[in-house]
Amino acid sequence: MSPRGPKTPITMQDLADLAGVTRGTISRALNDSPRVKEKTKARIRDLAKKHNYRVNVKARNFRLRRSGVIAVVFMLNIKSEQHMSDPFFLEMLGGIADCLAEHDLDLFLAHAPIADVLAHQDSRVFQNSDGVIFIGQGEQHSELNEIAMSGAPIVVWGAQLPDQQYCRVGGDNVAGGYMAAKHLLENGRRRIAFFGDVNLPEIAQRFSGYKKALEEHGVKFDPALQIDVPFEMSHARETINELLSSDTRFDSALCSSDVMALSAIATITEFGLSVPDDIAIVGYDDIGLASYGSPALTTVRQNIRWAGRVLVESLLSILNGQEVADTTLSSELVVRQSSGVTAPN
Amino acid sequence: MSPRGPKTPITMQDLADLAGVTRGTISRALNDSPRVKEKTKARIRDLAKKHNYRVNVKARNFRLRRSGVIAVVFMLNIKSEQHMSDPFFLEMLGGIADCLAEHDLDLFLAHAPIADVLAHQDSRVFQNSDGVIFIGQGEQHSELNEIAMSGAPIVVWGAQLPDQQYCRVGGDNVAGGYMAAKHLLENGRRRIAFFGDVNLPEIAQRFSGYKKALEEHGVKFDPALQIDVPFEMSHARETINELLSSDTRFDSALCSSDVMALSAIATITEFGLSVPDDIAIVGYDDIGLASYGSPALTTVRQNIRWAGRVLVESLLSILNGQEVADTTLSSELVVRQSSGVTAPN
DNA sequence: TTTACGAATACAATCGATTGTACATCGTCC
DNA sequence: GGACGATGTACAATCGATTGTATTCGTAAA
Repeated sequence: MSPRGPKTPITMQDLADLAGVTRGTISRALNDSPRVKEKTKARIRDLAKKHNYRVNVKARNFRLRRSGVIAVVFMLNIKSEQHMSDPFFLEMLGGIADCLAEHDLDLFLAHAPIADVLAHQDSRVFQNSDGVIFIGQGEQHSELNEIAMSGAPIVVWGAQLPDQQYCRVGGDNVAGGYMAAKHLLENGRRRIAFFGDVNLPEIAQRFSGYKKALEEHGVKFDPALQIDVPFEMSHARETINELLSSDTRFDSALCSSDVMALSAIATITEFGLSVPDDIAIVGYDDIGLASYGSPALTTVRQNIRWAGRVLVESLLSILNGQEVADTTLSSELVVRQSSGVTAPN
Repeated sequence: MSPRGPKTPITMQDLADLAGVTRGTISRALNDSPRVKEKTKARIRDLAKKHNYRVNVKARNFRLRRSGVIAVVFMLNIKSEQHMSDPFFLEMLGGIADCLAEHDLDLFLAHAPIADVLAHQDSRVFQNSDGVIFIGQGEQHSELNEIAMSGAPIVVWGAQLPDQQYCRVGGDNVAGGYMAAKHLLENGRRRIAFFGDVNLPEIAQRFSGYKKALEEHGVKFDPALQIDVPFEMSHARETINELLSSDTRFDSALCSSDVMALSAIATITEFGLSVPDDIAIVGYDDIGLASYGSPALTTVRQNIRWAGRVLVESLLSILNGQEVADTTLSSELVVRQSSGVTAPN
């Protein structure tokens, strides 16, 4: 009803006319350039506020040849719907989004198939953004190397790999796998399954930590206990069901994510076994559901939100032309009571 | 190593020079204008492909005075971290993102406090986007009305409310609440708690459906059974714990989301009661965890991904200058076996 | 009073595309 | 052979800001 909402927003030229100066001076004043007298600046700022002036972001970005957007690409080897439903993703995204907002940057969520993204670097992902954050390396280590060497500003969440040409941020996967396995071993477990796809670099490192713990405790590793359990819930349940129905016996399992751990608990329970009495489960990530779920989950905590911040800050440094070192964030084991591991029956 | 990655991408003028025509012709040719001869178009297209030309999106958007971005704002009355962790959010976001991608639009995720977003419509959210999708109405119905009347293109996921001036898409909350309550009643439950904040429009409608079912079954509504359980997990558990420790007795509960239902199950189980024997739980939304969790959750399904698509399509129609009607998506009750409601002990 | 100099501002090119209008070319008809 | 439509291109303004360079102004020194 009320005649609010001017359809055509006020432009910098309008403001210049109002102030009796030129666009250039307005621009400098609003950007706090030393070339404009303080008094003039103040006058212009007031006028801008009074007329509710906002710079046209599209015009500015065009002029500055930037987009003000950072793209985030998720790189698991499964379809995008499936990652998206993992709370790990969300928490990481939250950390990234918060940090980007503080720097006045927008977030572009890429949901195209990974292959497409990497195939032509001229895709929307690169065209539309000032930089790209990759979550996970998938099996695309060499492609990421190529992209980085082509000069595109990127950072990658993942494992430290040989010949790595890009800036990486990641958790301490070897230590994580080690801690988790050690915890189970110290509670008397001996047949510890490892649930996860060791073709993924991060998982492979956890796997090596797991084997190291076994070795230290004089437990021989049984290859039958390493199972390529997919991240996605329904597929995970199928795979675990098959395992339960097979000849392979195990008294505990180290899962590659909390969601996988929750699937495992559900599957095992439905199978008629008890968690943790018959089979103890340890997760990875420490997502919110892990602590509030039933039973609460023992898991390896990665500070995911903080990781998101580190990714952003690293990328911004790169955009600033600085050399940026890799970062490895430490992990810790979170032992929760109600799924506390007890000696097997 | 290899000399890949031209630092300065080819511009339309370059292409024009190469083709021996002017920018204008190139532009028209690539946009398939009838004003350019087919043969010329083909030649230009080939040349563009050969030189790997891409239009500069920033320049085009600037010229067309659009951003190519749709903003999504979440509107619950709790801090953003907390919504973000609800899988309901993610699935909706997934649907929206997929649909936007099909229309070659980007997604901007607003995570600023709601009050800020609404207070000055000149915020980033409105400045940077061609349209805004609000998820939930919170208690801001009138603010949303104002925004819509100011001419800003918006769509809102939520309940149908009186005097509504904006385009709305939502589930059938009255029917949802009704179905859920009826299900419990038909399974012999009589003391059915309602967990949710009835100040939120959607919840209020479910609540009215719930009361309608009670009435039809001749069960008197006890106000003590309506509890303002927050959406966020840890707070939900506190609230439910208090209820369990109080004098109020109940044999079942209708929750406002699946996450809340999962919290309830965990809390009740830890309290020493059995779900569903002592207390039956019904959720809302049918998120992925609901079906794969343990125990599987009986819940009211909203087709969230599809809802996301409808929101986007509606917004695009509005941007196209069309009048768009409200949409109410039907809900259905999903009864799952392992939490199947049985007669109380 | 003139000169010189520094501070403050005006001027104008520029970013890369879109699009209305003007011009050129060609075949056709009288 | 010249006028006349069509058709296909070229020309140039435009979107809204940033920024290097030129210009003006005021003031202090000569």
